[in-house]
Amino acid sequence: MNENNKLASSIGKMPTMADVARVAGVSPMTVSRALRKHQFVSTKTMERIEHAVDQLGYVLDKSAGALSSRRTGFVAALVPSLNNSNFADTVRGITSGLTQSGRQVLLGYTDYSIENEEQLIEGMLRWRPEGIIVTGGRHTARARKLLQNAGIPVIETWDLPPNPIQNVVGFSNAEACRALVYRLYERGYRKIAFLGGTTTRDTRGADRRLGYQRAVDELGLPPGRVISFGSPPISMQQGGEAIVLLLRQWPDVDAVVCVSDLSAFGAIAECQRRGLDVPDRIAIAGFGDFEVARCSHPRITTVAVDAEAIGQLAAGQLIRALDSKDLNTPETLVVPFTVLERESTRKA
Amino acid sequence: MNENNKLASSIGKMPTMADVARVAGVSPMTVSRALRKHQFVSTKTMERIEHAVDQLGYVLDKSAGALSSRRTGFVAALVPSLNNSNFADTVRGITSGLTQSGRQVLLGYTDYSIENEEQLIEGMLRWRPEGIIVTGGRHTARARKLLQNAGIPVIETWDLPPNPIQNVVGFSNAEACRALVYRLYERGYRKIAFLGGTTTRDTRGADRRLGYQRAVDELGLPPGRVISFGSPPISMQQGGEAIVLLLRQWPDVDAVVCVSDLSAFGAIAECQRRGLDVPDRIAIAGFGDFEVARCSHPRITTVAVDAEAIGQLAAGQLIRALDSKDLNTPETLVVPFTVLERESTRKA
DNA sequence: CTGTTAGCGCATTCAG
DNA sequence: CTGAATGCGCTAACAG
Repeated sequence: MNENNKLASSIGKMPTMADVARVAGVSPMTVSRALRKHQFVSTKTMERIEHAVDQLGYVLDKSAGALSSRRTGFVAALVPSLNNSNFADTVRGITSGLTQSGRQVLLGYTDYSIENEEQLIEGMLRWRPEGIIVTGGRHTARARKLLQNAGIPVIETWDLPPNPIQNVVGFSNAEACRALVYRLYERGYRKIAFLGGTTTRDTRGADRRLGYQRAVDELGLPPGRVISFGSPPISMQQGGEAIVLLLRQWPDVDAVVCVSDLSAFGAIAECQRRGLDVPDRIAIAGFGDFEVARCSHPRITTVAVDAEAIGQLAAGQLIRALDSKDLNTPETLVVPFTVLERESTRKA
Repeated sequence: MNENNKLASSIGKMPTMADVARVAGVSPMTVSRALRKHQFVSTKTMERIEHAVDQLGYVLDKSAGALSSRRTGFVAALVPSLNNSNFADTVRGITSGLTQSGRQVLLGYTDYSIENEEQLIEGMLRWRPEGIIVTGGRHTARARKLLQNAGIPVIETWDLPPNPIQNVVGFSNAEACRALVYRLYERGYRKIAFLGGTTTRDTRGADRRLGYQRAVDELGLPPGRVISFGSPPISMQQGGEAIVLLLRQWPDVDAVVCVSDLSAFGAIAECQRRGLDVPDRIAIAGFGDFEVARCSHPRITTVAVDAEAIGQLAAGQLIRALDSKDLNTPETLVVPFTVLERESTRKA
């Protein structure tokens, strides 16, 4: 009998809990309990079950368990990209927090498109996640509706949406960038430009530009010095190309705020190639506190946000919402940002 | 009756296919067929079903479908990290190839630990993926066993394992690094050092070191100039710290091969900070063709591998294996690498 | 083109 | 501490 089972499993059909139960001489229910370690099973039967599991090479089928218990253990997480971005850190924060609570993260990246996001949300909802974490506060109308109707905790991150769906873990990109411009102003810079992408696909980038413009207005600085170059998120390479255009258009610029550290780095390297000293000829700042900003020469002035903490906080919020089963008291967590002055804007 | 359903669903229970069927006045099976678009359903009933779906806000439950059809549509993919690494590109290649075929990628990162990998493999197997893509050829004994017994296509990437489990998409990191050292030799460098991490956790890094050592032996160069610094993968920052130790220990070194572009970049920036010209005083090369290597000043000599292509090829291989249901003819795909000489090793 | 029957593999619920 | 009955929501297989 046991022989039969072992044979069957080696032929291609995976063994089931019933197979384990038969080999161990107990009921399937006891196996289920033993494997989940929730309920109590005597040490003796436990051992026999473990032995049977080893013998058969049994692996629990969560998808069946999910159907039965109506708890998939999935959490969906959507980020714009994984490449060279702070979002990879956020994902790490999310997964570390969530896997500890025994949940699986279903990861998707939108490539900075809310249309893609809508598709992904719909696709993930089919797997009945217990919660969903998205990036940003801008979504298609249908995506919003899907999220609202899903009946699960929703967390928007990396932004402070004017109209949150439920929970939020973020900060104001506009405020952060505004603070950076103010700091440059304090250091004596007066002809400050902004370098970013061409569209508002990257809503955080767009918000940063808004913050720049607000600061320039408030401070009475010459406005309109905005270079839009390339489809966001703009790369190091594009940062290098854009700074050339910028200097051609406004040769008197004394400081540039870039939409991210990557474009800032590209801009600095291009300046160095052309013999323009940074920061003596021109100061350049970025955003995000990427590693390259900490290690490059000169080190790059930037705005630091703890991307991993955003993920951890989101995970924590989600777990709490799941435990309390209370979707009625959404909370907004504002994470701090810090302007880090470094060598790339050190006035002589 | 319909009213009842709508009410029930708004109370918290999600509508099921049976609800849709009732509202549309058809059988659940017809709804199932309509929603999958596989089989034929008359335009008329199709419309009624679509209407019912909208009305109820119904979302297909794939986890139930998976159990019934015994096809989850999941593919598991494990990478060492997502942060600042080529693996994010590989993941993009994998997902783009796989989502087109209607499959979901379950992503996991091992943090360069084969023990973590084992845990992740076991965890993912519980979701009954239809295939699994792993990074590298080194696994724990139990992990190997799990993979072999899973009865699904297995693909190892980024390496050429001496003992492949099944399919492989990779290249020889040792050969690639060896080729780089040879190129430096051709350019006249004779005192060539290697800069990498302290352990063999990062097996690809360890292989690169092997390739370096082989080349040095073959060329009769002074051997043993290896700096091991920090737990792999070593960062930009660690690259900067390591180059200081290296120059202290072997001041006559004329070229350094770094285990990755990140550490190479950190090393270069540190040299610049200390007034040591790169490449005139010392040449520095990296590995991986990261964007920073293409944009920095000087641009960094490196070995390029198409990380995204690795992912796409792995996805393609997986889909083919799934379609042919033939796990008996594993294939190894060797992807090319290219040594890219750039400014950081340009001899005066 | 559509419906009926049966069951995927497990966990919940209630009994012992 | 253990077992039996029941059903999660869907789809395969067959029948109309």
